[in-house]
Amino acid sequence: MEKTYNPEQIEAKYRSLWEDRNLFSSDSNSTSENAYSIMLPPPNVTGSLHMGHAFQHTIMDVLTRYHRGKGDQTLWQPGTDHAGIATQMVVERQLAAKDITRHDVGRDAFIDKIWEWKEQSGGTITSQMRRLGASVDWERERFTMDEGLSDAVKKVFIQLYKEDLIYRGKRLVNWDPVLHTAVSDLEVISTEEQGSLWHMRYPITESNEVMVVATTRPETMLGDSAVAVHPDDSRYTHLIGKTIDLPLTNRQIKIIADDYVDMEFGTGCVKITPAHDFNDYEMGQRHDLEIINILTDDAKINDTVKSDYIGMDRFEARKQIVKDLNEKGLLEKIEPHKLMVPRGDRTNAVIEPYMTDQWFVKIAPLAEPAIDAVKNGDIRFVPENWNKTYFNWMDNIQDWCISRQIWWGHRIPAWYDTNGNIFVANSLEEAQEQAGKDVELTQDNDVLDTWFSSALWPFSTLGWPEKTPELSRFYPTDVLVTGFDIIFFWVARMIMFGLKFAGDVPFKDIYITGLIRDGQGQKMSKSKGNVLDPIDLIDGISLKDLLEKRTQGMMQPKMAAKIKKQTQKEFADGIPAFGTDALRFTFAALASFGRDIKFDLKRVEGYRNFCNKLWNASRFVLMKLEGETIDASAQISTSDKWILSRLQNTKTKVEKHLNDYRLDLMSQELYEFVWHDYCDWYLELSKPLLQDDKTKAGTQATLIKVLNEIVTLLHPIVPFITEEIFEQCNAITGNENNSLMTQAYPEVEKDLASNEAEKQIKWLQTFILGIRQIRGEMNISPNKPLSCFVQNFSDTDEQYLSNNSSILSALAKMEDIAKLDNTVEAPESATALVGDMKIFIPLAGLIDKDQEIARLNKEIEKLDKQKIQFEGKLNNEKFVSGAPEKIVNVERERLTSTLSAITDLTEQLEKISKL
RNA sequence: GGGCGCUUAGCUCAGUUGGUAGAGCAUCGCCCUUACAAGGCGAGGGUCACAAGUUCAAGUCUUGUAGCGCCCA
Repeated sequence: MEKTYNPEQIEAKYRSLWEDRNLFSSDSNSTSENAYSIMLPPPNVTGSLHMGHAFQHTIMDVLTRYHRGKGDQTLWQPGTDHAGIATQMVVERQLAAKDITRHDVGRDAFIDKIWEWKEQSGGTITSQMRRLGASVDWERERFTMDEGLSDAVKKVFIQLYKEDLIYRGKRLVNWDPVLHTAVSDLEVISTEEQGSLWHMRYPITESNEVMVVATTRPETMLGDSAVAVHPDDSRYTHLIGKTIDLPLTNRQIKIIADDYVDMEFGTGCVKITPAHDFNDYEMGQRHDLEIINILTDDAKINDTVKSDYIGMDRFEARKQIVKDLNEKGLLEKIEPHKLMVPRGDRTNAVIEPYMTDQWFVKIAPLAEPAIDAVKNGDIRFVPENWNKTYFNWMDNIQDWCISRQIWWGHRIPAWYDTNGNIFVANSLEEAQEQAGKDVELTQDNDVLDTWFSSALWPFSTLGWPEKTPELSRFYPTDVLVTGFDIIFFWVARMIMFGLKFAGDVPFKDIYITGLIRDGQGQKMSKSKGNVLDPIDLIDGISLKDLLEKRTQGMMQPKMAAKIKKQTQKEFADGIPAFGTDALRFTFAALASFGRDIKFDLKRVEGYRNFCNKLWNASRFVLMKLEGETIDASAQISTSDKWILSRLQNTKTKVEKHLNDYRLDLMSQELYEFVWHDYCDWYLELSKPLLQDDKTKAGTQATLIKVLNEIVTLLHPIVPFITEEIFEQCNAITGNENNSLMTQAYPEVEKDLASNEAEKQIKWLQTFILGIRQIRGEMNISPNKPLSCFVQNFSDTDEQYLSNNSSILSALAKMEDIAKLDNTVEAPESATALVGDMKIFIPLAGLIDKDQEIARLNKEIEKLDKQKIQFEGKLNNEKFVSGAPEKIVNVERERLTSTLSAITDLTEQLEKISKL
């Protein structure tokens, strides 16, 4: 074995080997009784994996590899989605660099260009996934625009349309004026921004009175249909029913009363613009107000209303309107005002509520069974409290606008004749049949929201609507691993469509992971320049390259400077190469519930060290076994029994934690076992045992057995290093199995649990720790051999002493252990206790008397504190009578042993002090 | 305004039917002992945000308060 752990080399080797041997295939274990499947939430095909992906992929891979090891037929379904808007934007930007638009190119040619781009960039994600060791079934990789998946989309659309669950209508939608498309509520991010509240004077018709109306968007006044006040607002009661001469237009609008109006806000008068505000739209419906659209697709003022502002951009018009009002004396005041501004999550453009023809899914009938599925436990959120978020949204769910005015995506399978009649069909031919031979048809220009196809992912990837064997074998899937941010976007919609079309829930568990944040707890984002590329943690990156990566393509130079400074501070020396396994272990270790994760490089470093530890422990084992024949049936020592017993305990816990999705506890359990039980104790114990012919064979067998199980247990988390160690072990053991990936996950062997061995080794550890503590505190070199006396020993103590003399001499560097009769006075010594047995290490020039006094005092003080605690409880009549007897007895035992320790140490203290 | 969550060692976090508060990192000693200095051995460090309640017993359950965060309106 190589002297140092070199992740780069190992990873490269197995990445190709696993795939060459087709070990990720969902065909393996096909005769198994159980199937296990996970759908990868398809990432954006032209994107790249961020830390959140890497985190979730690690979790899914651990689950997948574990179930594969358990013998289940296991499918982890990979693929990507076409990310309509995002992808189209990328290609449009490429065109823009050449000063052309998609309209110059034309629809078909433009789509060809996107496919080209997809082919070129789509490999990023898959290669990143390979670097991470994701054991997805690559042969089954799917893309939402694949033929089969597109057919599924059409079929679903047509059926929903036939059932009146899809309709087309003119509605107010969120309009992105840069993209010229509707976007869903979820694609609009509202954040608080500093704006103004303009107070405008609206003159009452044929009166000297004015109403002062406050607004954050004065330009929308051109489309006002009314002014509303609260019916109980005595200031305005007399005006209700009168009209206003709407300034800058030649229109008169009504003054109406509606209790939606907040009397406290602004002046208590609200201008109502039904075509440009969702609340106003509602009110418009209630009061039958005119809907006046004043904007064009790119948010310029249109010519519906005769004004001087036609053709102006909305914000330019705003300025001009304010100016003009002011000149007419119609501007009361301008107040600074914080308001929620809706912006498109892709373009960051201010979104306009805008009247357009769109396609909608009538959601209520679909939502109901989806709510029930969670209520009745067919689907379980993990952690459970996310179901509240789910219910909250589902209970208030709105119809889903599924049409997008872009070109990249599934084109809506609807055709129109010249009279506007709609024919929804699988193809033009079918539509033509519906419409009649000679009717001229044109297809709807819009495409479907990407999430429409993503919602079918769990079954469309398995071949639905065909009744494929995969569908019956793997659907419903076992668990969905994803972030809370797409519960609404995607999770809920998959449940609705899964129930409706595949006849069952799409998954049984939904594991909602935390969000990966940066070291300061900030959300990672490109614009903040604090993103980490998982690959950079694997391969390492210099500060220079990291700076370049983080600032490249920045819109604002100011931000770039800030990002530079921050990055230089946080990663002064760049990022060292930690390797995939270390990164994966870190993700697993951080995967606890209900909490976001502040990503700390120090943790990765720690787990890299763990890999190194494992590597070196393996080296030790292999060195000790080289050229030897392993006798698996050799008699084993107490130390062997002990580590095997600990191993069973570990396996039991690992199994439990994994089934609870507690990967953090699982990895912690394994970390502790490997480092502290196996390396710190067992490997050390094995050193003297290997020297002795009586114990050598058993120790060798146990060393390799435990190591083999360790790598198998760890394999789902750290597949590369364990595979390499496994292969090296095979050379020794002659195991024919050539990949750890096909090795069965270790089962608990109950008969290997041994209380007696655990008790004896505990005794041994207490003995050794006592000696080490004295050495440590007295500054006695660990190399210096010591002699000691023992006194007040039991038969068991005697037996343990004789069993373990060679171990004690090796691990505690004890030269001689002499038994001292209770009646004999020990020489002046440092003292340690093993239960009732006393260990004396004669001072004899080695040990400083004052130091030992101080040490004993400290120890006694500690015990005294405990004594007070235990006594307090036991002196409490209510405790003794109220608490279960078992608990009371535990306290009694604790008190007894504490008291006896205090007595022993105090006695020793007095003796030493007298000298 | 409605909902959800968080507050435990200097830092990052565990703490599973309530029963002596834990880990990693950092810190301080001592060790280059042939598996590992990416290491070994030892040590120090916490009125579990605050207050009240339930209980023999509260980090854990209930209520309230404060601070922080997220989601929805």
